[in-house]
Amino acid sequence: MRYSVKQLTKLSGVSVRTLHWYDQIGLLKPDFYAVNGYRYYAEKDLLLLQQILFFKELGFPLKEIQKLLSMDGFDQIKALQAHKVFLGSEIERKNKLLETIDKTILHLRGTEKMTDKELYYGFDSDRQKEYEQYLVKSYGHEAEQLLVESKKRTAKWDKDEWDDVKNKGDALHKDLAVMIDQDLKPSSPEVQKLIHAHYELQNRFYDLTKEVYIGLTKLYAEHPDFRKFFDVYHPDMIEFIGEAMRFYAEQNL
Amino acid sequence: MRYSVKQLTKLSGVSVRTLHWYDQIGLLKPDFYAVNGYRYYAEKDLLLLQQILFFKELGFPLKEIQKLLSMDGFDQIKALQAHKVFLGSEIERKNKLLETIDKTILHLRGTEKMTDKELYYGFDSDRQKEYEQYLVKSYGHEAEQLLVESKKRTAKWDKDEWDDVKNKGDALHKDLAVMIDQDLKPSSPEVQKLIHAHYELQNRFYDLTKEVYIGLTKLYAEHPDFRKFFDVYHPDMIEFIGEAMRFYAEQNL
DNA sequence: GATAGAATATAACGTAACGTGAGGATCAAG
DNA sequence: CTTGATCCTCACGTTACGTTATATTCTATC
Repeated sequence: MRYSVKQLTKLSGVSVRTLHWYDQIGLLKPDFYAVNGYRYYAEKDLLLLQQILFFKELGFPLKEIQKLLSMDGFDQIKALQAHKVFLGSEIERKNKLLETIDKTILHLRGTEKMTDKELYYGFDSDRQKEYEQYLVKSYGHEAEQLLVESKKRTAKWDKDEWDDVKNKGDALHKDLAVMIDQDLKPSSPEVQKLIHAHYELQNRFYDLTKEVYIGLTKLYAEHPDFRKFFDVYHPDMIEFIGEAMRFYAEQNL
Repeated sequence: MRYSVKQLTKLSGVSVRTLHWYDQIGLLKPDFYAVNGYRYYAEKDLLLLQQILFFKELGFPLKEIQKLLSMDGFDQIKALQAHKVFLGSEIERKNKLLETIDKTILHLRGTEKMTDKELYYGFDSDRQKEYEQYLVKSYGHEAEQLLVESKKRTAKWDKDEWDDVKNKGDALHKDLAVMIDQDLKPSSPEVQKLIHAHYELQNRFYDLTKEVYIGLTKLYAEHPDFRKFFDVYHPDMIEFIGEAMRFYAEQNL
């Protein structure tokens, strides 16, 4: 049985150009050339081509494949093991790149909106007063008590303590944003671990009961400034953290 | 402050050719050209170059980088997220290749040595007799009893049962070889799970006590035919399986 | 001011593995 | 004999530069 170029392409899936190329570089010569110049391949050439394609699949360059095909099994094994190391390092490198991208996204989201909109949760006294009014209007007396409690506590804080809360909150929200990008669910253990930290952090402001913690999610959802704040970290952050907090409250409080 | 090409290469680590190239494709034009044609760069160009190099690090082609640099943060984030997906699929693909290589190595080791040296443990009656003589010489009466026991049992076996033992043993040794390549320790749970299967398999030949099982490792180590047999699977197999078996015996028997 | 050495320039080829035509034979079928 | 399929040989385009080759120009030293 002899195969024309076209037939071989159908059997192997490669293009005519590729066969020409392999002929040219001496990787796969046809069985013979007809008088008209046409290339004709034999059965063994088909098998050889499949070998070539296999090594190509594994990422070997054609020159390496040339050598590989003339090696015995022992040396092929050595080459394959070396290639494993190579692939391994590429995987490692790419994983690092993924991390770098995550950080960069956070950085972009952060610097973009944060600096030029200079919005920072809870540390702007004018805004603070707005929230308080909103809270009292919406939740009445209970909310007022929470605020009084919060003020009493934070009044004793120095700059370091404020910074600490701010930094921890910031790191926490950034980590949450990464998890959103990773398609983790609000109820997943990784997220819940962060929400636990969030709960502890918020506890430094008020005494958080289950109801109050769930109430916080409502405040977040209803007041546009909170949406803006959370959008800084991730467009889906506000819904995500709300769900995660409600789940946390139901399970643990 | 203005930088000549050389100065910029020192600051950024790229080659002069690269700067020429970036100039040519319009990715990074110098601040101005002097009358003699020399390129001079400004501070902002250095910063831009660093941006370019950063995206290049992440694996973006230069044309993409051109676009990226003219985008706002929002679109850059989208591009980065798309790139994450891309990197992820590459990682996945390469992991599959690693598996394929493992299988291929086993296949090569198998067909190469196994077929043309036609060595198969326990199924060649001439060799079998050699081992028996060796065992009796080395371990005396106890070994002889084991052999008698083994013969009694296997005498009742039909071809299917022999094939079953052979196939399971073969699969097991191949799996062990993969684990060696993965640098797993003989005492690791994955390996020990396989060794457990090995123990059960050997139990079909003799009643394996702790001492006998450990004794087997000595037989493996001392008789060159066993070394050859195990080498078929992996050059380090004999030491590896020996350690794993001794660990297994100490822990479980 | 001559000269050497460093820095600069442009231009062009090489790289890997083909894709994509251009332009021209050859073959089988109607 | 014409059409359409298949075949051939150039030869350029692709990516991101590395690597000469050849020619200027700047800077320092004698």
